[in-house]
Amino acid sequence: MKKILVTSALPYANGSIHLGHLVEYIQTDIWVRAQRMSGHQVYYICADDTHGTPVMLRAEKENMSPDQLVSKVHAEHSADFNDFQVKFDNFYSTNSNENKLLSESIYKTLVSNNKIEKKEIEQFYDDQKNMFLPDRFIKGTCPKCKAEDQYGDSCEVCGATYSSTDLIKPFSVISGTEPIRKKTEHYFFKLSECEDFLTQWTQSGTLQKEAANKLKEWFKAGLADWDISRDAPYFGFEIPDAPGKFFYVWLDAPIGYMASFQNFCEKNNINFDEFWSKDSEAELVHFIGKDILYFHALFWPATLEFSNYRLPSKIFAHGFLTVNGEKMSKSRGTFITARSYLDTVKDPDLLRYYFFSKLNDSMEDLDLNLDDFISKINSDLVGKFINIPSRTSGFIKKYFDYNLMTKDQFTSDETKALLDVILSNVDEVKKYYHDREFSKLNRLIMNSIESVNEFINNKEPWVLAKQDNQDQPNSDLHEICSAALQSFRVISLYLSPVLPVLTHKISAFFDEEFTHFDQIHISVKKINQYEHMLKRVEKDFVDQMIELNTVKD
RNA sequence: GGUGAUGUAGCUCAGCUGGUUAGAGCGCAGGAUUCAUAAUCCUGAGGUCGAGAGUUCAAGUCUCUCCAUCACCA
Repeated sequence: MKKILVTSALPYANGSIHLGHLVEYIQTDIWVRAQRMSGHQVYYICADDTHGTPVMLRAEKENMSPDQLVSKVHAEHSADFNDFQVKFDNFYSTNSNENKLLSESIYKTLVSNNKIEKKEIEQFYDDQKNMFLPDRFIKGTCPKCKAEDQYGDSCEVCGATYSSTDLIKPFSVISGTEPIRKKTEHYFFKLSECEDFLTQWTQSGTLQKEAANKLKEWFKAGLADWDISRDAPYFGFEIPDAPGKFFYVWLDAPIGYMASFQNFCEKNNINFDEFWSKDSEAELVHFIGKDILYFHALFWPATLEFSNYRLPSKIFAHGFLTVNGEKMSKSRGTFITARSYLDTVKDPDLLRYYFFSKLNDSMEDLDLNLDDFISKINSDLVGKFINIPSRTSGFIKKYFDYNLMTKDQFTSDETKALLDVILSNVDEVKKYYHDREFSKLNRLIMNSIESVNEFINNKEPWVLAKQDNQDQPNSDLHEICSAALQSFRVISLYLSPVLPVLTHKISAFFDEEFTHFDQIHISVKKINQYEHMLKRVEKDFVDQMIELNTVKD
């Protein structure tokens, strides 16, 4: 039994959860459930990422304090995750006392290890608002193509990148006034000194190959020191012994993983150090989007290494979600919020299954094709999978009073073979789950499902039912329908990490609970009355969902 | 602009270190069947593997050029 601490990236407390976020949470949740079903002890930890300028300004705009905004968003996020069956052991906040103390203590250790230095830099400053401006809060005319209203770091029209100081006619997004240049003292993490350590660590197998390659580019360019401070006003933690200076949000965000876990440990009497001390034997696994690879594969391990904590065991980066082959877009209605899906399509298992059927261990983007979604669900889950009990349980009820034959009672070689093949897949199933090769696993499982339907077609139980003596226990009819249902049960166990809602109903149909893959080795003796467990997806619901998300320009 | 990826049937995707007539699911056409939520099963049509050149006895699989799409640039 392994001990594993798993995290998903912290959602920013500035907006709603959308389907792009859910690719990650669903992938992680499936992985966590599968590891538990394989017998490992797993803690799944997350938190809202609360600090930074965007949250501060958004709160101001909504006439509330940052704390109020943060708790409002936290409630929304919690409900979204819960309704998608993403079950964290702890969903906390980076704006917590635990996080403050940990951030301060890590910072102090970095200082004592001589990894922090002060430098004076020059930044844009909004004179009216009395604050320094991050790049994305400065707009102006592109120095290259002269397109107006472009951000301070790159031009969306011609694609040029430049420094905000190159902008023609720069203005502050907040006040609209022209920013002035002002000197300020900032704190830097000396990342350039960590190059040897990081070069080695990033090529050590913790990362996917593609991710490691991607990082080589950055090493080639040379690592620059990392600015970890921001000037007041800033929503965040004040740096010890540095009045008016705050930790940059990306310093305390990953520490939020630790803080959330610490909070969980205190509530549940778990040993925090067993998971975070330098000599920890537990695994630490981070699921992230490829956009934040830089932070998790460079800053974060460097921070941990030089503040005397353990390092991540694995970092799993995934790609982005596209919808109908294109980037998600508010005007096309494909910036789909989690809530709008729950309000229209409703069943979380369907999206979970769709993502499952397409996910793998690469950083490639994943496309949600809505027509494909509808046909995949209706064909795979309704037409083939749930059709198995639907087409066989009637015979068991009518002729055998809900009693099933168990595996050791089967007499036909064909019947035994049907179930044996499916049972023999268990190691492959576990391996595919572990390796995050979900689409390959999906194909394996669908093959099993098709083999059961094929078996039923060939055996024609509806023909047998009209013959004499087939209503006797252990008849061919009894054996065929029992084999189909025993097979269905095993397949359901395999799918239970993906389809928690549906397989919960299925386990109740068999009068049990699915908690461990080892349960495949027993046969059940009875079923309950079969009721429809899954509805087809109607295109209307998907259309409504798009309508809900369509923002008119 | 720099760097990295991707481009395989109408759609979504498999194709490991190069090796027999390029695969799956959906969709489509035809057939079988009626137990089942118009579900299931069988058969079939559909691809000069982005374009061009090269290496090789042999390339979707290696090399180069070009085109298109996407991401990242702290």
